[in-house]
Amino acid sequence: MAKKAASDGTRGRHNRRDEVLEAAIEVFYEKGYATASIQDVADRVGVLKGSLYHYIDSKEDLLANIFEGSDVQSEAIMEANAVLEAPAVERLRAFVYDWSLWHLRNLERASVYFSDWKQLDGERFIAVKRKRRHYERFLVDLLKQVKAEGDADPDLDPRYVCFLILSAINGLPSWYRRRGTDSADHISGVYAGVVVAMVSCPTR
Amino acid sequence: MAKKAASDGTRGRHNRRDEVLEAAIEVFYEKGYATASIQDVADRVGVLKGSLYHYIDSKEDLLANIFEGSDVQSEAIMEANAVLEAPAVERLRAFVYDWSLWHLRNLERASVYFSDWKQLDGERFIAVKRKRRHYERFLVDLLKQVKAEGDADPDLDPRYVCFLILSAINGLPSWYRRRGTDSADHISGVYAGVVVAMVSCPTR
Amino acid sequence: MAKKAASDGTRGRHNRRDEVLEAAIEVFYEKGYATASIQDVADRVGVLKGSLYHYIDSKEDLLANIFEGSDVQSEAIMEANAVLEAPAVERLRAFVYDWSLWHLRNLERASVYFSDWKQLDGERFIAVKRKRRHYERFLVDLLKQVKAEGDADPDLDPRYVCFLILSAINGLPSWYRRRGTDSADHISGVYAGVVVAMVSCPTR
Amino acid sequence: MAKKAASDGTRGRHNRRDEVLEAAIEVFYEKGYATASIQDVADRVGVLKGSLYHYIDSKEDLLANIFEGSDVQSEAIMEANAVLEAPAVERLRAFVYDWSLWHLRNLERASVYFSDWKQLDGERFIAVKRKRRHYERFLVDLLKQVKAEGDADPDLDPRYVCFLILSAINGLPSWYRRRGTDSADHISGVYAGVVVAMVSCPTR
DNA sequence: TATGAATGAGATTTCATTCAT
DNA sequence: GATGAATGAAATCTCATTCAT
Repeated sequence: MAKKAASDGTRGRHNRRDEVLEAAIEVFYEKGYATASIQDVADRVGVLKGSLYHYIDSKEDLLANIFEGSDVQSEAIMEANAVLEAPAVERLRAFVYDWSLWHLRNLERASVYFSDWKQLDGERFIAVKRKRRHYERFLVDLLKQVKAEGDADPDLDPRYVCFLILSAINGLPSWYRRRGTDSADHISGVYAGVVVAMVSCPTR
Repeated sequence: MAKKAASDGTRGRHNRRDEVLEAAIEVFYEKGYATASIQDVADRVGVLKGSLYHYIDSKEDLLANIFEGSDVQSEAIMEANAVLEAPAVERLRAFVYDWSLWHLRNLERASVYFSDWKQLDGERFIAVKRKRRHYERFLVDLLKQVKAEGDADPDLDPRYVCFLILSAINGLPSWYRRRGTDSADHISGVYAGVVVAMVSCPTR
Repeated sequence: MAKKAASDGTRGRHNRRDEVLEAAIEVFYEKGYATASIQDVADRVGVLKGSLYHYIDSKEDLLANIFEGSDVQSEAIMEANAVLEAPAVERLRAFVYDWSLWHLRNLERASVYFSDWKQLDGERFIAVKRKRRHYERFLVDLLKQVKAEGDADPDLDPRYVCFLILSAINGLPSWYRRRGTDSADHISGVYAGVVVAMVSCPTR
Repeated sequence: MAKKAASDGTRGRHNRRDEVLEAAIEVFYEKGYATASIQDVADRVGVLKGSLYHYIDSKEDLLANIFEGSDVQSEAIMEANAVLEAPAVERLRAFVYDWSLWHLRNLERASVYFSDWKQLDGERFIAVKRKRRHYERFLVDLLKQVKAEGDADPDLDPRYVCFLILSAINGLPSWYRRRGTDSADHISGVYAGVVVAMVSCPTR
């Protein structure tokens, strides 16, 4: 009894299952889901590969669990943004900033989220696509509001600009190095500023 | 030896080896390089697995050949841009347009180019990274020229904006559908316009 | 906390070890010994896999224990038959009746006894074959006595008829359904009657 | 070309696929389907286990193929019997003889057919049960005809006697040894004679 | 060129069993 | 007694690659 009493309340203390998920994120980031083996994940955790199956049902289930965690986090970012009381253009800036920051702070997770979703099977594959459309609609709506409030170029195409922004942010993990000179905050700020400039200036 | 002597001379005429490359691009696009099997490629070509090895040396060699083809094409785009006699801002517009158009017209090829480069082995892996830095420098230089010519926000960070632009374009194949309402030309034009607006307006 | 200590002393009351054996019989009946897992048995009992090993030494030991129980019961049937004071033909009838009834009343146990004996290891495998020969000899002797007492066809081949009878009874669990219209007693009576008819009539 | 020309017309010449099936029958007979491994089968054939998958889709597919072969053969026996022009009692004798003989001549195949059908998956599992009911109906009908023609005890229960006969024959492979003193024909004759005696004599 | 059988290495997964708590 | 994490061996299956024909 009192099995996990010791680990509770301990700051940053992971349980084993989370350790497995984190290890998998790293491994999948480095090799790609399809190339990475369960053996690789087990090696990283420091157990035999058979032992992993106490925590996961299958390799794909592992991937799905990672996605679920990412979904929760990204959903939170959108929800926090939605309740902001500010002009749409400032909410857009905040969204780009927060979304960029999440990608930079969760480099590996974000990269997997973006790269390996094709590997999910039918059911979950569709769920991810639905999620993705959800993000798009959120951002398209935001852009429309910016236009409605007169802070954007009237000719702005919200749909294509939405894709441009999301893709630009999705690409962050592909070039950002943690040891670089500028902080994640700084880069997020640059991205947010540039995006706001982009939507507000008339297309030339 | 003299493998393709007979079929040459006809421009645009595919020989079997090109057929294999095209089939591989499609298959890798659909499943990802790691997940796709040589069997899948053979099925698409309509030959037996073993027969593929008359045209390729190995699965990875196949991927490398695809990359080489992509490199030639993208190199050509950069070179064509470099010889343009026009203000930097117009060369930027042209580059974004051409580069976007190539991604849209070569959906599968571009997607593989962007997604599966991690799967190349040491030697070629490094070559791709070098190539990538080459693109970056090209675009960073172009952005600096735009600044120097006074057509860009003086505070513009060429490096981060470069990454933003390249990522946005790399992301095109992930959402573009050939059967959509707008043509590839149109979308490329929107991207080019938006990017020019972005760099020329002061960051707010 | 002394879980079922209080319940002992009540005749027919199962202790935990018997529960495990009964659960195993059911599970092995449903899936076959080789296919069934220790996990399946644990699930049926309602404990965790590891806990089973308080009651058994190994999976095969579990199977062996089941066989031992079956042996005791079948031995008892033969012994009860052997002490009957009656003409051989009536002892034959009684044996077929009792043996059939046991198979019908102990459907799962009998089925396992008949199906999974190949899975026992060397030592016990041999023991089961010895046991089996023991039954055969018992029945062959009985048939010989029936012949000697003039109640069977003089041309009857006791060995082959013995096999026929035993196989027919062994097969009972493969088609009998507890919810059928006729009772186990009735079916046993039919079998006994038919067998007596078979041995007593001249082969045509 | 002429790839299999040499093997055609050669009496008893197996192709590799049949070799695999035969090897599997032996191995499954010896160890049981669930206990036997693909490795065991490959060893018997003399190839690596991976090579087996040129001929089969899966282990279960292998079992299913074996069953299909058995179905074809047993169906043929029933059909041959159905067209006999003879009193029902003689057709019964012939059926028991032929069916017994098949079990004795195809010891391992018949044993697998009888023992491992539970291991088939849903679809095929049901198909086998249907087949089995088909046999039962065939034999029950035959017994009814014998009764109708006055050659059987009027009190005979066709259903239970059918089960008794089928079970007895199914059990043949469990005790018959090829090297025994009596031939398969002889034993089949004994079984046929005994069964005819059984049905024709009044139950005592 | 084309075939397809064969290889051999490696992938995912299962599972009986042990053991510290 | 009970737990459940961990083990380690083995099982099924896949697949890039080779090669004789």
